[in-house]
Amino acid sequence: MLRDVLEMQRKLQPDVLETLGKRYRILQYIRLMQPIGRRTLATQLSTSERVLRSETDFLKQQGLILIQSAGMLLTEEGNKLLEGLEQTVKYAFGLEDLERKLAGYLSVPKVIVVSGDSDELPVVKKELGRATVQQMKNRVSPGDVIAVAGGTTLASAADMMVPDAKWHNTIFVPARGGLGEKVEIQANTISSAMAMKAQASYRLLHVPDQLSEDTRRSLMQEPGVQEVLDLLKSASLVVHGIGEAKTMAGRRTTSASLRSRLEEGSAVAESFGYYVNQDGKVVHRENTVGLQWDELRSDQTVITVAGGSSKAKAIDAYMRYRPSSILITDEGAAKAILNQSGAPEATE
Amino acid sequence: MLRDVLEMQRKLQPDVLETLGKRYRILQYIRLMQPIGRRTLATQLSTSERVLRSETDFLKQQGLILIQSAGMLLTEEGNKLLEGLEQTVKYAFGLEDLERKLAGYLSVPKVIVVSGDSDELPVVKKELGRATVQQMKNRVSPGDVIAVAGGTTLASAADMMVPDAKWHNTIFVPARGGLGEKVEIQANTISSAMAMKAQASYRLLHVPDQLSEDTRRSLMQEPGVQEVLDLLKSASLVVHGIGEAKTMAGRRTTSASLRSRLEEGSAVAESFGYYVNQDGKVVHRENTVGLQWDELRSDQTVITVAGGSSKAKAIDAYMRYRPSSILITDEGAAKAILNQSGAPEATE
DNA sequence: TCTCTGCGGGACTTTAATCGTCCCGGCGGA
DNA sequence: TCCGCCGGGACGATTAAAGTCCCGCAGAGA
Repeated sequence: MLRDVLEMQRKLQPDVLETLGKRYRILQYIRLMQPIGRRTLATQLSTSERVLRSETDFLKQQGLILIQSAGMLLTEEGNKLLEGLEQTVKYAFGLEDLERKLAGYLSVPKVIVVSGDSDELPVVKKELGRATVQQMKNRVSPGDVIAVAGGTTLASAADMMVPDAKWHNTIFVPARGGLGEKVEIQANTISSAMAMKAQASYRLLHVPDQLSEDTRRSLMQEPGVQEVLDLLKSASLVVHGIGEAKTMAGRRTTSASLRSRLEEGSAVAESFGYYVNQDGKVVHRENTVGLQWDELRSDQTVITVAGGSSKAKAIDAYMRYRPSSILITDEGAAKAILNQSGAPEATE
Repeated sequence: MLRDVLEMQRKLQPDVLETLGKRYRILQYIRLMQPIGRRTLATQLSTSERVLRSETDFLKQQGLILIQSAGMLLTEEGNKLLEGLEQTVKYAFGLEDLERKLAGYLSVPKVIVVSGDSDELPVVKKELGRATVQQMKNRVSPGDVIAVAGGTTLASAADMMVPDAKWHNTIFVPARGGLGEKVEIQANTISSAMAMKAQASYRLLHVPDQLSEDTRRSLMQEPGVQEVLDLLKSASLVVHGIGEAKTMAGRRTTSASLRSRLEEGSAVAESFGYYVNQDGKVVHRENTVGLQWDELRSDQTVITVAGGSSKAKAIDAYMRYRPSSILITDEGAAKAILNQSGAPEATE
């Protein structure tokens, strides 16, 4: 109930909880160290002194703290408020907490965690999609080339795409050729769907898999294909998902020998057609054309999207050893990852 | 539970609920009139088009509305949010609703309603006090003269007074001389207490009641008294409470003949030493020196503070016939007033 | 008793966000 | 076909927030 209201409030005013938490933290610190001076507190909270000052002025006006020459201290009312708001803040910042912990554990610059578990609620996948589109918008500039991989998660991101000035003259390019999957979740389909929804342009990479090596090579020499591959290399934004190795192998037309090879190498994660084991070692690589891991440059933004507690191991295996600028995941996956990592505080 | 959280949130970020309500209203209107254009909606909501535009841009980004060339319409998510937030908003804006209705009914420019009933919870009286101080601060300028009457409500306002630059060189003056009450709630005591808490200066009006007419007249000729009376006339801010006639008569040293006179005239309210009946007619006037009603000028700000459902009739009787710039009351009184006024929608 | 440090708070400048205003091209109904 | 309303872009003005610097004061220590 409270959870729902907070969730809706987050929808209607996203940064409210942020400032709420900021002020809560200030009160917390004051309670902890009272009486404490402005400058000391500012360095403790690693904010500018001026910002903290306007905050404390506000808190004073609300009658929550007293400002004396010896420093600041909580009023009785401030104390009560701090107590009463404890659970609320704990929940409201569970996600931010997860983001911070995950970013540390996986060494990713930025982690976005949406609430829920996409394994349980399909809505959460849409939420992941929306978050993905938003992050893409944050990082893209008009005229950029955007490489998009396949998967069900990215398909929902394509659903959530909306036109925006940011997409002007951008080109959406599939990150890889066909991987023998259903057409709705192929990179070609998704990148073109995104482009159309964004009212941007797109290219297709028509390279079927399961070709003979010779045919494939000659196909790659084709001007149309070559152009797309060049575009792909110039992409400033790469968006991709992560799959569980078993699910992916099942989804694709995979030979029995490959299956056993994956099992032998205990592959857990798949992305871009690469299968990796728990230590991030590549067990197998699908034989398709497109973006290669070792071609990723540091000036490219790589957005990784994957959610659901069932994908926890896959995300962990992939993220710890492969570069990514932004990880977008959900609460279920985030908690599962942190739990299996052995960090006890991740449970609560 | 939810109520508490919202109340605390209001403490930590007062204008949150305001913008929440604004956005909620926008969604409401869109649901009602979809598809609707920006300009049409702006005039409906009587906001600037530009403001509404940034709001709708935001709502669009949050995926709550769709913006098409035909106009704006709700998404499914927006619909759900509107439903889910209904009760929350209803509560959160119960107070604002009351303020608006009261302002209309009593013809007061501004009404502040704090939540709760000071008859039931003593805390609410403090809240009234805080609100009073805040409104005073909004209207005062350094150097102003402030006239303060007596009463328990204003005593709690004095408790809540805090130093501020606004009080520089202000002078607090009691609105009336003694009225035979306990010293803690006399105007003299309260105005001086306020002044000291505000670190401002104050004057006292030492005119005991129950003097012979001759003595009183000669006392008023005294330079010290005369100076205070002159200051009183130059006051730019007048703060006073409203009492129930019966309570006040009981509290003061009142003769039996006066009591019967008040009863005959069916006096319900008392303020400034004036007793008025339900139609605002003056039944009796205490014989003390100080500010008179007919001396109030339109350039003065009159702040009236009174709360508690028991005072509903008194507030009603006073406010409908006497000038006041700001009425500060509580939920209990506000609802009681509107209920007895015969407005059926005030109940819920 | 004197100095010296850290306190709150005032004042001014700079920066960023917001809002007012004006305009354009498109789409649909008359 | 024309006209009115639609969304959306652009730019200057206004205002709020933050950066910066300084001051007087109170209390601890020499």
